[in-house]
Amino acid sequence: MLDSTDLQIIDELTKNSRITMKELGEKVHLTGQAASTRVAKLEDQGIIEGYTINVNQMKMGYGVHAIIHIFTKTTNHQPYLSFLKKQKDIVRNNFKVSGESCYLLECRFPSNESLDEFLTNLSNYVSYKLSIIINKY
Amino acid sequence: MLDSTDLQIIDELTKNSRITMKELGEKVHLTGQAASTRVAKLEDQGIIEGYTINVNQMKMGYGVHAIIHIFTKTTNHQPYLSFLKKQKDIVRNNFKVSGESCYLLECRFPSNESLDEFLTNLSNYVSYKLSIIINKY
DNA sequence: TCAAATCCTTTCAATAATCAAGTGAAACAG
DNA sequence: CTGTTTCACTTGATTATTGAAAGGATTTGA
Repeated sequence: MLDSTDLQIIDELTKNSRITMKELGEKVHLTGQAASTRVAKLEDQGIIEGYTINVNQMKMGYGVHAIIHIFTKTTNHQPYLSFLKKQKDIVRNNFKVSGESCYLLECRFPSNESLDEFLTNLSNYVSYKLSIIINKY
Repeated sequence: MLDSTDLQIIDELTKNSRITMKELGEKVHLTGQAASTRVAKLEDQGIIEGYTINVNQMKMGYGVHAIIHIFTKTTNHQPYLSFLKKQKDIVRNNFKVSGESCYLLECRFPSNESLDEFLTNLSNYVSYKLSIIINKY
């Protein structure tokens, strides 16, 4: 299904998705057109889902990064999930997980104050444990 | 520092980073050249860190997604960190966190078998608790 | 052996990016 | 009030890329 050239293409586009097809072709030893058709095929197959940018969240004013372990009190999760929908600027991921907690919630905050405010509201819906991300390795 | 046009540009590039500067300009009511210089400035400022793709990990054969809570037994974390370096295909993020655990390790595996193997090796370095990601909301 | 399919290259017209020059508005000193 | 500087943007010419069409090489199967 995927040969090594496809994997190389995915690798190169992961590093820089704004590369020209001509350059991409040179990197994987194809013409620009051949590279282009391969990329189109990867899109059609749903392997490449989209093109995006990495934004420096610190510089965007979201310096506080937290993972919040969610323990739902009740069997009905809907109030919690509805609450999250209203916090789209803050919520980056909400994973339903097996293990001790019910969800792992990844969030970004401008400050500890806004984190505090969020947690205050959050506690109306669920119990939680907080992990603040200090660094990335 | 950033006006609403810059935010719009970041928003559009987040949705589709391969858009032409001409199209991007149309979306934010600028010429392609003006959009292009703004994007260059955002890159220089380090706000746009890079251009990348979203890859369907399921289709790439990494269907098992896990968050592993790491509890280091010893004060020297280096053996653990060195171990991770050898597992670049599997490890997606390793966050040093405050809270109960020392690190939150995000990984992708092709199968439960490979997860099992990884955990077996991991237990030589640290204690852990496993959360398997079931879904994303 | 032939036909179809796949994957690639070449060529060329259409389109986009880039560079240089120029416009107009705002800020500011004389 | 005037002249100068700066900034962000536009315009126009040049260069580069993209996309479509045609064709070549290789593989597959009847």
